[in-house]
Amino acid sequence: MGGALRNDAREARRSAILRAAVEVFAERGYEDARMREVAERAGVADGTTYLYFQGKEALLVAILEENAKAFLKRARRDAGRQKDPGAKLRKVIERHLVSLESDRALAHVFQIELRHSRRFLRQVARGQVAEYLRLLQRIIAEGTASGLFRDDIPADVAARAVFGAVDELITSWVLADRPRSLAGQAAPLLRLIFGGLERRAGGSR
Amino acid sequence: MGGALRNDAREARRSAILRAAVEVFAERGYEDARMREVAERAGVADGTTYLYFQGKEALLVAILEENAKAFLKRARRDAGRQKDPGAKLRKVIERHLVSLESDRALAHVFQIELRHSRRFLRQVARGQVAEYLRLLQRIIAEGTASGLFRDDIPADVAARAVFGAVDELITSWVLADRPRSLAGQAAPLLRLIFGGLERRAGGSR
Amino acid sequence: MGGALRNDAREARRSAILRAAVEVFAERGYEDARMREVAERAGVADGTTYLYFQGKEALLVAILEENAKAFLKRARRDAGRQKDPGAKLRKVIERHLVSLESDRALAHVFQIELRHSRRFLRQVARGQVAEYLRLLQRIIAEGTASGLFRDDIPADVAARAVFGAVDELITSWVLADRPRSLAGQAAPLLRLIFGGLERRAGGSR
Amino acid sequence: MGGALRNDAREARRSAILRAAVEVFAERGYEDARMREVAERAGVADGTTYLYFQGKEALLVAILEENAKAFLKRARRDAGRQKDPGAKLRKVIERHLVSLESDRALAHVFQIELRHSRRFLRQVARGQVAEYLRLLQRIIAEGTASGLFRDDIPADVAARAVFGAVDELITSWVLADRPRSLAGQAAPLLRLIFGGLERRAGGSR
DNA sequence: TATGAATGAGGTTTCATTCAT
DNA sequence: GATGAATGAAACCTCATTCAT
Repeated sequence: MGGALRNDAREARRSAILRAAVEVFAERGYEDARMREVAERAGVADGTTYLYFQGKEALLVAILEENAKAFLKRARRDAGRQKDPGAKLRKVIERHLVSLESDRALAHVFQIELRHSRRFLRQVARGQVAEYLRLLQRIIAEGTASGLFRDDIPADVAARAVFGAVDELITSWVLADRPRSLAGQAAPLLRLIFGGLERRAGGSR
Repeated sequence: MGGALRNDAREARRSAILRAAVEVFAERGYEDARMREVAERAGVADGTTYLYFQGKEALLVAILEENAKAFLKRARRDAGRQKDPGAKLRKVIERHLVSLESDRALAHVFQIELRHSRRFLRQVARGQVAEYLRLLQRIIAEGTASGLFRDDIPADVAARAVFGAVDELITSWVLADRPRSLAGQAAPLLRLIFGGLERRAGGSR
Repeated sequence: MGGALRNDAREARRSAILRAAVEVFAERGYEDARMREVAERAGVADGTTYLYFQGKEALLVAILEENAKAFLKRARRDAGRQKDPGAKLRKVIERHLVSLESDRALAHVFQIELRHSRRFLRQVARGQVAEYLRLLQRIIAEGTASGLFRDDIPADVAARAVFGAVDELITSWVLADRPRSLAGQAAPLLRLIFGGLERRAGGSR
Repeated sequence: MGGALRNDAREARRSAILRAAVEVFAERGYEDARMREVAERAGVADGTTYLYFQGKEALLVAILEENAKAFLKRARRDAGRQKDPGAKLRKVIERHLVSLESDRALAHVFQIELRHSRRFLRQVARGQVAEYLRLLQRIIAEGTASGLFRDDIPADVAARAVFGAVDELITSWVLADRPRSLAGQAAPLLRLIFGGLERRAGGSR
């Protein structure tokens, strides 16, 4: 029947609401965002939002889940296409920077609104971050095992440090009035990270 | 004379309110924190809080300002006592880790509650962070100038990456159910950072 | 011909909705009853309910009207079959008790949900009650005229008192966790009512 | 200190809110009553209501509890002053009628709004009714024991029937456009009730 | 005729802040 | 200066009802 069409329409509407939420959350901040404005911008009635999402916080969760999952998928695929752990790490970090640079409103939400409360951070956001950290950690451990990376830095510490470095660059970019290209900062950032991780040529202290 | 005593009492009361705020913000989160609970815990009436601070957000600002300033002062003094830019950087990072590890409630507030909204982040919190970033950047630039650090990583990028790495370790520690000692993670973190910053012995790309 | 069949189907559907409403109103209470649940339980779509009834309150009205009318019809027929006003009154009261005891969900709705608001009570419910009160009053007046009942109690007061007594027994039964048979309480109730109404053998004060 | 005065002011304000609630509930019905109107009529701000009562339903509970308790107290005292069970019963019923006739808005709330939902009825209202029923039952049992009342009507059935009769007269009065004096209906009602309860002079079935 | 997705009005309650005492 | 009772703005969400298909 018209099921497929209906589903298309349904999916389109869902996307419209989600996109509207990203924009309103980015513009006003989560707390100051009004569900009415999300609905208006999505072109639906107030109540319609609640046919697609449980409530305001569920919108935030959905923004996180769907984008984080898509990112992780792409990052894993990128990494999977490389043999060398170094290349894998490079690709993942570049993907991270590029993904968020391509959608500033979404980056806003990811870097700031998704961290608005401890409860939310612990229950929701960190679940996706943990997943990402595990990916980084696995790649780094692989690099250490292959002799590429030094072995005196535990992979979990390294993974968090790498994530933190990338994350902070993105947050700066999000908060800046006149942001400098993120991709443009990838090269020095990668030099720093790889310099820190790679084994010294002549051996180090 | 009575003025001095009065001032002492006043100062003590102010401190009690501020400390109560740190604890309540850490326990409940900024949004869920109730001014009444802050007042109760400080042992004053609801209205008294407003004789010492403009309002709820002013408490958050005061927590930030006073602790950040004290930290920056100590960090600058620490750095000033060292000649070597490497030693300076090391001291500052260690001070950063130790300062927050010694007060978990305060660390909660610094890592999470102070970032609850874009407006607050831009108007307030980043002011102190910017100051800190400038300190890091100066030390790194000094290291580069002295030939200790490589010159193909702009000091501002390096400073943000270093800050992000440290910051993320602290956030993980704050959010962990069973946190591992922060100080214990300092050594590998410093190896990573210094590895990334220092010029290669034999020279590399 | 097909019309008759169609009408049968239509009538069946109408009944299903009405019955579903009785059950849902009894289980959840009128205010907490959801039209969706009524529709679900009747096996129709949300909107279909509105093809058979004007709305939620119209369902309540229909439950009242149809059952009250059927009850009144039976009560009048019962009474009509008796010559003696005493026997008439007895039959009507027994019919009242038995009718509601045979359908607890309906009794719930009659004793409680139909009285949920003054507006409803005045505009709707009392219309049927008034009818019933008139029947009681007529029988009692007849009893008084025939010398069976005492003449110092106005028939309208007596009718309301009798109705109230029966009504309260039913309400107690509806609200009780472990209700005792209503029919079983008919005998003492009737003794009380007839004792109150009947002329004293030797004349009283 | 000013504690007594403060308490007086507090009590006055509490009463004002409660009285406003009685009136608004009576005029609009519980569901259609707006807390704003209650506050306005009490001459306080919206939020003040919540300093004195937990919420809207708590107002209804308070109206019930306070008035029912006062009534029960008076009814028990009235009964206690009489020796004869018949006189006791008469006093209690008269008190019941008079109490509500003296405050029509309160009677509205008692006869209608307090019965608006099964949940409320079971959890709250019936608690007070049960108490009242027990009082009636005790008096009737006493009358039976003393040989005044017939022994073939269980006291609990009699108590409910009596309550129901009185209750229905009051409800009719509350709903009537041009109500006839309740006190004026007391005499025939009492004749009916006592006729029903009292032992027959010459003995009957 | 039946469907069920969409509509949108509407109100209780919380809590930061004020201010009379 | 300290108190704490009073203030009142403000928004999420539900659900009866509608109407395009």
